[in-house]
Amino acid sequence: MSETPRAWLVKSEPDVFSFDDLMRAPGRTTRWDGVRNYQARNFMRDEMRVGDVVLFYHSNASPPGVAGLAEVASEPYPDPSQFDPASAYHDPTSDRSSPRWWLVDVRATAPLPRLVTLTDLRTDPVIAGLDLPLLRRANRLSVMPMPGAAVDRIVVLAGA
DNA sequence: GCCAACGTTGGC
DNA sequence: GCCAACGTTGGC
Repeated sequence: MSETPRAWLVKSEPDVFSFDDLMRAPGRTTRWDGVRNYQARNFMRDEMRVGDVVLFYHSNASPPGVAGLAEVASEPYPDPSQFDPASAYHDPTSDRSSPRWWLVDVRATAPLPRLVTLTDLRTDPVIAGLDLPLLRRANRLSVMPMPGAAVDRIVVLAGA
């Protein structure tokens, strides 16, 4: 049996860090740092592996939606910002010998030909059958799993 | 800017 | 362990 590659969705506010910003980053890669939610951390620390597909979602945007495709570009490792007193993500209670917060690197693969908006997702019959965590009420998770079928469908909806 | 929903904190 | 208060998220 071959292992099905996992797929994920990560959120970013485009005013802070957009998919275009990731495309322009050195190596089109960035540390997905600053995640301070245990469930999101667990996905990164325990389940993400190099090569997993990542959908890059623009939250707090007009309109919100999936802007591009990326991939997991590193194994999980401790988020350095938790130990940096100058960082907004500094966590003085995290122990270096047992770091609390973990992350992976994320590398841009390709922009989608057009943004697949939250409305697109909510109104698509194929997506509707998939019960995406993203579409649940008041969902606030910043890193979440996505079924492969949803990734395929989003690429279709983007007109690729 | 508003506000509902949610996670975290801390007093008890 | 309970739960009220608080801060944050994120769509609108």
